[in-house]
Amino acid sequence: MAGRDRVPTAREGTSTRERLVETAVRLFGERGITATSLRALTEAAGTNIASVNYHFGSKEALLRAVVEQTMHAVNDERRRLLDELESAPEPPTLAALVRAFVEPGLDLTDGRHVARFIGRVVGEPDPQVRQIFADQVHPVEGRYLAALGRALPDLDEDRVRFAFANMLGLLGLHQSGAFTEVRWPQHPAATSQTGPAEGEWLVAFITGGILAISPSPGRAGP
Amino acid sequence: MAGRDRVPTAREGTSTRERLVETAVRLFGERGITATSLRALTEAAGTNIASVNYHFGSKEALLRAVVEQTMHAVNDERRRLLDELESAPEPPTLAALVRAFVEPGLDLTDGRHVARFIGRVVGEPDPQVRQIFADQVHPVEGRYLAALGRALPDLDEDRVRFAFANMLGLLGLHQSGAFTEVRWPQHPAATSQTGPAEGEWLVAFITGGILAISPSPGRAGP
DNA sequence: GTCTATACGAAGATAGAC
DNA sequence: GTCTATCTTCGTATAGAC
Repeated sequence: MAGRDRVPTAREGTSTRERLVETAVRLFGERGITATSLRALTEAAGTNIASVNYHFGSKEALLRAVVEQTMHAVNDERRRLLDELESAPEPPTLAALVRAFVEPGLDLTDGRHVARFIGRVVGEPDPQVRQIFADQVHPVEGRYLAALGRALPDLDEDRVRFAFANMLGLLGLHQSGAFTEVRWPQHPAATSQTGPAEGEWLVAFITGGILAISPSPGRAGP
Repeated sequence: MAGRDRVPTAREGTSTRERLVETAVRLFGERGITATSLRALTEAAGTNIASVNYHFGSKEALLRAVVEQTMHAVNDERRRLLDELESAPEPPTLAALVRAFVEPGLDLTDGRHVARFIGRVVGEPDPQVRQIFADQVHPVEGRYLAALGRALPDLDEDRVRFAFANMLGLLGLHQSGAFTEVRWPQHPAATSQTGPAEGEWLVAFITGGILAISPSPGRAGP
C-alpha cells in the first residue's frame, strides 16, 4: 500500500531492472555508494527491496553491473577517439591524447549523473570497488599507456604510469563534483561554474603536468 | 575481565581521549572512515564503545576533532614554510610554493598514518566530512591563493582557484595511497618504498600543470 | 518469470544505570 | 568514567502472490 503510488524518480514505462540501474547511477553518484542503502534505492526506483536480490543477486553485483554499463559507453567513445587519432597521417600530440581520454568522461549526455557516479567509484576507498573499476578501465588503459609512451619517448615506464594515474585521478575528482560542492570562501555564485572552461583547463593542466615530469625538459607542444 | 588486559595498539600511559584520537587516525586511514566501526575503534584503543560518546558526543564529532588536530600540524608547517619563502629577498618560484604545500602533506613524521587519514578525508564523498576538511584548510588556503596569484600575475582568480583545487586533490589522492595499487616496478635504491621520486614528481606535475593553464603561454621558471 | 511481503542475523549508535 | 541494554538500520534470504 504505502509507496505504491509513488514513483518519484524513475520513468513509468521502463522495466524494473532498468529502473534499478538508472536509480543506482543517480543515488550512488549523489550520496556515495556505501551511503546509499538498498531500501532507499529500491524505494526511489518504485520497487521492492527484494528486487535487487532477484535481478542481480547482491548490492555488489548491482554495482558491478552499473559500473560495467556506464564504463562500457565511456570506453567505447575513448576507443573510437583513439582509433581516429591513430589512423591519422600524423602521430597524435600529447594534448590530443589527453583530450581523447578526458572528454568522454566529462561529456556524457546522460546528464551529470553518470559522470558523478564514475567519479564516486574512482574515489571509493573500498578495495573491492576499486577492483571492479580497475577491471573496466584495464582494457583501454593498455592502449593509452602505449600511446603515451609513443608520444613521449623520453618518459620511462614508471613516469608514464604516474602520468596516467594522475590523469585518471584528476578526471575522477572533477567528475565527482568534489570541487564544486564545497563552499569555497567568497565564491561569487557563478551560474556556469562547472561548464565551459573546465574541460579545456583540465586537459591543459594534465598535459602540462605530464610534460613537466619528463627528465629531459622537452619543449611544450604547439 | 575480557579485553581489560589487552591494549594492543595504543600506549598505556596516555589518557582515554588521546588513545581514541590516535587510534582513530590510524584506523580511519587504514580502513576508511565509514568502514571503521566505533566498536572496532574503541576495542583497539582499549576502551568501551560508549567512551566515544562521552568524550566527543558522536562519531562525527570525534572525526572533527581528529581532523582539526592533524590538519593543525600540517598547516603549521605550511605556514612556517610560507613565512620562510616570503621573508626571502627574492620572490618565491612557483615550484617552491607548490613544494611548500605538498611536502608537509607527504612528510609527516608520525609515519604514514596521518597522511593516509587526511587522504581519506579528502576523498570522502560525504558533504559533511568535506565541509569539516574545508573549514580546516580555509585559513592557509587564503595565503596560498594570494601567493599563487602573486607568483603568476597572468592567472585570473578562477584559474588560481582551479589550480589550487587540483593541487589539493592530487595531493589527497597520493596521500590516500590510492595510487599505490599501481605497480611501481624496479624501485631502485630506496629504503622507503613510497618515498623516493613520488614527492618530486608530484611537485613537478602540479607546477607544470599550473603553468599550462596560463592564458599567455608563459615561460617555465627555472 | 516477476515481483512483493516479511523475517533473520549482524552491526552501529545511543541512552541510562552503575 | 565505564559498562550494559536497547533501538535502529543494514544486507541478505525465503515463501508465496501474481
